[in-house]
Amino acid sequence: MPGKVTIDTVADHAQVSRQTVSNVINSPHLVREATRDRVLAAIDELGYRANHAARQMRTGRSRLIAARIEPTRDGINGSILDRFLHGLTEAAAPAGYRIVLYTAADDATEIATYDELLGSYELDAFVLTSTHHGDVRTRWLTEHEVPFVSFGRPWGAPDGHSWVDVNGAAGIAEATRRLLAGGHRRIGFLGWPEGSGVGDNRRDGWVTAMRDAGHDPTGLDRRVPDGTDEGERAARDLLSGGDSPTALVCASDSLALGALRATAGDRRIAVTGFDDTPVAQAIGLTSVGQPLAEAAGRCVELLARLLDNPAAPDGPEHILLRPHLVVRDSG
Amino acid sequence: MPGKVTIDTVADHAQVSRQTVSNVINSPHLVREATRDRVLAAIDELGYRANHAARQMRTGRSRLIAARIEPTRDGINGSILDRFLHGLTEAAAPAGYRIVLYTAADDATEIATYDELLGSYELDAFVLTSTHHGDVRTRWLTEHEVPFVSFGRPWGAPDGHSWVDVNGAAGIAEATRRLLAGGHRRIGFLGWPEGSGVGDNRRDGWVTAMRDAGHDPTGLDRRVPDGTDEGERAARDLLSGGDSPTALVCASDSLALGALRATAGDRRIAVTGFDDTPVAQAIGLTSVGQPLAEAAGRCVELLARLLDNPAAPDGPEHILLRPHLVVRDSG
DNA sequence: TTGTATGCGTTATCAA
DNA sequence: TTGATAACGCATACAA
Repeated sequence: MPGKVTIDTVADHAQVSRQTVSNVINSPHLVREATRDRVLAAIDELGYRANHAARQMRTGRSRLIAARIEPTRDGINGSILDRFLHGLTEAAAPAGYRIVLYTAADDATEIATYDELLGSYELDAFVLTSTHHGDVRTRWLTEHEVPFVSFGRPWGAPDGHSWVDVNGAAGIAEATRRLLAGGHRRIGFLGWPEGSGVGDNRRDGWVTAMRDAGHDPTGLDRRVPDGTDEGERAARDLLSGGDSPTALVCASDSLALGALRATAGDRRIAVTGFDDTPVAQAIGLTSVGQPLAEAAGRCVELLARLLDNPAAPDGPEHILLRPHLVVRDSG
Repeated sequence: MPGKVTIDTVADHAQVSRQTVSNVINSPHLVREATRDRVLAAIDELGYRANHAARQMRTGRSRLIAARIEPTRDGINGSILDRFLHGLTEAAAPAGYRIVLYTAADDATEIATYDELLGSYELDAFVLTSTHHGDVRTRWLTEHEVPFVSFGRPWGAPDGHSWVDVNGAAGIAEATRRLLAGGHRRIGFLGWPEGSGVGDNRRDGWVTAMRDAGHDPTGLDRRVPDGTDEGERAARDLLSGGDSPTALVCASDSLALGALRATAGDRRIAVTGFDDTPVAQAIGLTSVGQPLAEAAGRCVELLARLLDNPAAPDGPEHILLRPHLVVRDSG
C-alpha cells in the first residue's frame, strides 16, 4: 500500500492546484496543453484513480446500474436472463457503469427494493426485465423520476419510457414460414394462456404466417402454462385428433421439449422452440434465438443517453430487435 | 421528492445532535434508551436512510462485493455459476452487502479488473470462482491484502485463504456406489484431461469407489476436453471394446449427454452426469447436484466474518460441502 | 488559464 | 451520555 493517491497528491506532483487536476479530468478543454500533459503524466505515474465515493457525494451519481437476477425459476428458460445479464455487464463497463444485482420475488417486493437501493446506494438507473401486463414497476419508477430502461415492451401500457425488445412475432412467423416452405400445411402452435404480452405476441406471429399463406389456423393451437409436461400433454392432445398437425411451433423450448416427447421420435413431425436455450442446443432442437447481447448493449446505450441528458430532449426511444432462427435436427 | 433527509434532519427532528443520531445507528449501546427511542422514531417518521457514499468516504468501506459473471462459455455447464450468483445475491442482501458484476476473459485481465475496481469503487471483497492449478488471482489478492473468498479449493496451492467448495469426489463416489449396488461391475468413467483440479478430484471419487468395492478401474476411463461431441466419441470408444462397461459415470452433464447419444437408447447402459443442469432435468439424466445456494451463503458468511475482523484472528476457514445425487431415468 | 474557498453526509476524536 | 469539530476526496462557483 503506497499511501492513498488523491487528487492532491497528483496536484503536488504536477506542480499545479488541485482544481487544475480536476479540470484535466472533467473539463480538459479548459486546461492548457502543456499543463494538461504534465498532469496526465503525474496521474499515470502515480496510478491515480478518482475516488468513487467522493465523486458520488459531490455529483450525486454512483455510476451503478441495478438489474434483477431471477430466482432460478424454470431451469430451461431461466438461462435467458442470465445471458442478458452477461451482456449487460460487458456493455456497461466500457460506458463507465457497473451492474449491481438484486433479487425480488414479485413486483411489490421489487418496488420495495427500488426504494431501499435508491435510498442508500443512490443508484443511477435500473434495467427492468420481464415486463408484463399491469406492470406496476414502470409506473413507480416513472413517478419517482428514476431513470430506467426495460428489456421488454410495456405490454398494454403507454410507452412512457425507453425500451428494447425482441420481435417474438417475427421470430415465430419466420419459423412458421420455414415449415410452410418445407411443405408443411397443418402447422400447430403450442403457447401460453391468453393475457401474457409475450405469449400473445408470439402466437400472433404464427397466426399471421398461416393466414398469409392461406391456411386457417383455427383449432390448431393449444395454450397451456409453460413447462415440459404441459407441452407434452398439449402436443398429445393436438396430435391425437384427425387431421393432426405435421409440425409444431412452440412459444418456448420447454414446451417444445414436451412436444418432442409426445412425437416420440417420429421425425416426420417437425418441432421448433423459442429462445435457443442450452437444452435446445443439447438435443438438436430448432429454435428461435434472441440477440441477448445486442439487446443488453442497446439497453446500456439508451440508459447512457438518458443519464447524460437529464432533460431528455429526445423523449423515450424504442428498439425492436429481430430474433434469428437456429435450424437443427428437429425439423 | 420531499427534500433530502440527512442525519441532520433527523437530529433536528429528534432534538439531539447529529452525532447522537450516528451513535444510535452505529453504536446504540452508547445512547440512553429514551434518547435512542426518540431518534429511532424520528428516523422512522422521516424515512431516513444513511447515505452510502458519505459513509463510504468516511469508513472506506463500500459494502459492495464483486463477483465475476462468466462469458457464457458452454451452454450446458454455464448455468452453474449463474445459479451460484443468484445465491450470492440473495445471501448478501440480508448481510448488508450487494453484488457488483464484472467479466474477464482470463486471469490476467481479471487481475487488471481487480485493480481498476479497487482503485475507483473501493470494493470490500471479491468472490472468486473457477479456481484452478496455477491460479495467479489468489496470490495477487493476497499480496494486495484484498479480502476474498473462493468458491473452489486452491488446487495445488497453499490454503492461505478461506474457501468453500463442493466435494466432487464424494459425489462421484456416491453415484458409482449406487451403480455398484444396482449390480453394475464394469463402470466406466468419462472425465477431463489430467491436470484440472476439479476433474482429477472427480475421477478420484470413481477410482476410490471402484477399488473399495474390489474392482479394478484400470482402462475403464477416458479423459477428454469437456463437450457433448467429445463425450460421445469417448463413450463410443469405451463401449466398442470387449468387456465394455455397463455404466458410465461422467464428470459433467455435457459428457454424459454425449455418452447418452453413444448408447443410442440402450437403456441397459446407465449414465450419470454432474451438476444437475437444466439439460439433465430436461432429458431425465441422473446427475450429481451441487448445493450452490448453500455454497453461496457460506461464501457470504466467511466474507462477512473476514470483513468484521480485519485482524483475522481465526485464520482462513475451509468449508467442504457434500453434493447430492439426483436420480432420474438414465440409470 | 489557474487558484481559493466551500460543501456534499457521514463518522471519529475528543471535550464537556 | 451527549455534543462540537474535523476530516474523508472531490467538484463547483467564483476570484485572480
